[in-house]
Amino acid sequence: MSGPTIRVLSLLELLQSHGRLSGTELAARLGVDKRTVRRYIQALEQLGIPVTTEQGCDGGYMLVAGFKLPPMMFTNDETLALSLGLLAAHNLNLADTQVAISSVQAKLERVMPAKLKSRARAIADNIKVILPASDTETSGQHLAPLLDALEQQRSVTIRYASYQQAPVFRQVDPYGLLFRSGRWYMSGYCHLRQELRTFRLDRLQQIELLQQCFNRPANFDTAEHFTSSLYGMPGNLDVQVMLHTDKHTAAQAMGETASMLKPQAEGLLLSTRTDSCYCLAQWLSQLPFDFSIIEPPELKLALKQQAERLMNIAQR
Amino acid sequence: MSGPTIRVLSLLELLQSHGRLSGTELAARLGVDKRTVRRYIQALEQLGIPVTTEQGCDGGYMLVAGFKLPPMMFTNDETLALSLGLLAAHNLNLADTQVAISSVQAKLERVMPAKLKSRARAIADNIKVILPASDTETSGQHLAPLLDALEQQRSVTIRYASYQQAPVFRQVDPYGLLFRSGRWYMSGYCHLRQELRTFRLDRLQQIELLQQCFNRPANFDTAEHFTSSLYGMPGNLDVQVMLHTDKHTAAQAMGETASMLKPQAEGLLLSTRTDSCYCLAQWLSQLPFDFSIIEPPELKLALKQQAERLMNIAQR
DNA sequence: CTCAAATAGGACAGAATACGTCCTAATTAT
DNA sequence: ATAATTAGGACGTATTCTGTCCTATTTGAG
Repeated sequence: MSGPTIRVLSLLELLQSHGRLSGTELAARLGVDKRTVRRYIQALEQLGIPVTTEQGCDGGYMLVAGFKLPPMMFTNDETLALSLGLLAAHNLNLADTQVAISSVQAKLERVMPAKLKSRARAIADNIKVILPASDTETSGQHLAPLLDALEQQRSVTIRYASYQQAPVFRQVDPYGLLFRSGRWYMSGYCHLRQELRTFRLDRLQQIELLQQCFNRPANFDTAEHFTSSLYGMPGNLDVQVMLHTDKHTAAQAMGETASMLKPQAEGLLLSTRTDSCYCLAQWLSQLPFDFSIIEPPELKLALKQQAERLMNIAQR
Repeated sequence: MSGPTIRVLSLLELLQSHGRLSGTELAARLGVDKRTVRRYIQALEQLGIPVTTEQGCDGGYMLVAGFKLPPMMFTNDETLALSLGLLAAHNLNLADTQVAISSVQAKLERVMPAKLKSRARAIADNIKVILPASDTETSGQHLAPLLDALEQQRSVTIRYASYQQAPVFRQVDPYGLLFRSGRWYMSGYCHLRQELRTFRLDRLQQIELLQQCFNRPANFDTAEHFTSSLYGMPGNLDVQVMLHTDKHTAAQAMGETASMLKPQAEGLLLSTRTDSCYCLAQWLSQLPFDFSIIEPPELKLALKQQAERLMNIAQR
């Protein structure tokens, strides 16, 4: 037994590895007649692995999606990439996926050839991916409805508690999810506030998928919105600070905040709002380049106070 | 055709999903006689998928590692976890694995059932994993020898350029790799300096695997060493700063750096070394709590200069 | 339009395979 | 010792597999 079984699986592997192959090529590789290749194609279909074909010149066979994922054949390099990916995914700390991750790891661990396992073991034991630690695991019951909502572009009702505020029900059109600095966030259109908002998933106390659909804006960029909503958050005072440096230096000192700087003749303009000039002054004082405060005067005062504080410390 | 093929693949799937199953159980699930199950076990062996068995009471069959990875059957949940993992791995920006990641993604994309693909598409399109951006891709030619060295505990010779210094050859026993804040690092024992050191992979200009072996210290923790080596790095000057705050507040302002603070009667002692009082003064000036500089006097001067700089800006 | 190169699938004969049954043998744990 | 498991050869019967042969259809290039 097993001659045909081996050859059918070999066919599957060939088609997985190549976008498309001709019947002649497949017959040569499998050591059978083209008529048999056609039978094997039928066999794959019977296995629930549909194959699409093109007739005529440059015709050939290609795998297409079926109702079920077929057996997957991975090369060693691909398997190691998967190992690394699972290692990284584990750090994302999503409750839903941790079980699945362990399951995949167990499956792979069980059957890996010794050499590959040794390498994968070296990856798992000796490579660490440090992501900012998440205090709390992002609760598993939120992700599935969120993914549904994202996929189907349907609104959700959430019970959400902003920082130091009582929980409020809101209707939101979720546009995207984001993992950043150890936390998961959802960006979307908030019907309560009538504008784009970003929500921390660990503050989500309840979520319910609605029937109502929405249209996500074309080319909505979750990370971009997140950055601007975080640093463009409403505050009492408009702030304008001119940084006398170049974009590269700014990025090194400020990380992603630099993405919101606007190039001007005199340098890079930081335009934002703040509730606390004191906090902003502190943040500004660590910048390793010159800057000028354009607005507001309160910020100049705060920076002066900061300078005085530091002077006192230096003279102790 | 395909009856046996289907059943052999079903057997493989069953064994992948369960640690072990008896022949009786397998026969029932496959709808065949136990004698046939034994033939299918042989078929798997002929496919290069070895199976180990236990005779006697509670006997059964188990998959073991062969010379080649067998066809893998993943559930939908597992596939989505893999998708998320690949998304995260992509952000790690290792040149070697990017090709393999794309390859795996293409393979999965090609055959995923529509529902699963839609969900995976939603993940890829709407979930962003923001890791600190890496300026430069970590060069591909370093990883393979490094993984070899880690796996086989063999020394390497590296040509390495510390910050603003000429490249130097060093012999290193690599203990681990670390991805943190957008960069890849290697921790290991440096024979040139006769102590543990941490190296940035993007500053690695050359690497060569040696025949010489080493013994990695038991329970070596890459991340732990990294943290202490980064903040305990040798410098010209001993630094002691007393922070007049509590541990929790310190952690909020300083992140992981807080782990190296020592509690004292007057507050928390930061004890480190630095080459640049100017940089440290800048860093200190953002702290939102009071502190006192104990050592060195140069740091007090630097802080004074920082205060003067800020005062100038505030008075413009 | 013709031709070449591809896919498609039915039919046939002969070879090969698959299966359950029956049997003997060996290994474990109770 | 017994029960419950794995092991594998042999047999007869039914089924499957294969290459060959053939006709049919689809593409792209000249």
